[in-house]
Amino acid sequence: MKRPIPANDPLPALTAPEREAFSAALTLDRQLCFAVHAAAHAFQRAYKPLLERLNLTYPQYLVMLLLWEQGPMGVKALGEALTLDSGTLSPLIKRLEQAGHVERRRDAADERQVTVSLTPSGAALRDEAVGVFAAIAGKTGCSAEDADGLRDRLHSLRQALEG
Amino acid sequence: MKRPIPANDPLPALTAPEREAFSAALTLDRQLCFAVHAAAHAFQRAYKPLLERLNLTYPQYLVMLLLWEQGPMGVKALGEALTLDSGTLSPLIKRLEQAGHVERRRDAADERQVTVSLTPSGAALRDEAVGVFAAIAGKTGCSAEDADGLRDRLHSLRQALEG
DNA sequence: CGCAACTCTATTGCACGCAATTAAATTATG
DNA sequence: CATAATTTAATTGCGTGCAATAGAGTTGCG
Repeated sequence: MKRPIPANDPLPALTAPEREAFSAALTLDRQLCFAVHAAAHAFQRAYKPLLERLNLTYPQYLVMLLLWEQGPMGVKALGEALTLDSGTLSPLIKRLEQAGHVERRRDAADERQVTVSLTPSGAALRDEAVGVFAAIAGKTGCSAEDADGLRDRLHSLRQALEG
Repeated sequence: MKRPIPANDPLPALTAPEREAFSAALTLDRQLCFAVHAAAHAFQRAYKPLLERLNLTYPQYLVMLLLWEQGPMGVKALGEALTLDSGTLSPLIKRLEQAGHVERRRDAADERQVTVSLTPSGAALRDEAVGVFAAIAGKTGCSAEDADGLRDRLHSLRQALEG
């Protein structure tokens, strides 16, 4: 039983007018959650053909972003940064290793931990990734300021949903 | 060969200062794509415990939203609205059918098409979904106006990425 | 009519994403 | 010191998401 709370508490009660308003807004196109969901998938689809040249999937690219920035990291730290657990990361990292992008080694001091580090060819991929990012940034049509503003709003939204 | 274009064209060339700017921004936390990705996952995680009571997963909930709003729909129309193909929808709809939420039947006029329609219990789920949506909307901390503004910006972003 | 091209859904194979469990290593506790 | 509790990764099972393919049905064109 590791799950925080199954949240079986009753939902907040609604007045009749509240219920009416929420009911009217319960449409796919009006849902913020779907707009976020669809935008995330649009990003993934836009990245996919470009990342194929680097022999990376989109989630693998996110892991590489962290490694390019931070250097060698443990699986736990990667999981916290990406909100992913070992059930997702373990096989993903093995594929990155098979592709020759990263290496895994057990920490000598604490053998439970696995440190993931870039191979030279994995580190070299960053130069190509800069071009891929520039291409996507161009496609969004957003100025850097717009993108930063939207990013910060989404960050706040995420914080609120996780709280 | 159904894929539109493998996009093997060369990426746009960058001047040295451009490359410098994009390189500096190539960080997980500064990426708009990751902010969108993380917010989408935060929504899914927030919805999950609430949707469990309705015996729905989040993607199944999106299908139900369409059916509640539009009535019986074909698999193709569902796929276009959600940007999903039959490889995802066919098994998903079968699970909805097994759960007793929907029915599938071949169209009499065109036997290639499958029409998905709500069962009475599936239609009745909408009342509970209103409460779930209200709970999530409360959790976001966004006013309806804020949510609508953010939703529209994300819609534009999606359009740009798909164009 | 007859055959080719097209449409629509289903299936297969692979890569996430996550809950639950397992196994190994480390730390805390008596 | 020995054992229990905790930490960390890996594994298993299920539900997407998508490319590629298959297969049945329909349409177009001579």
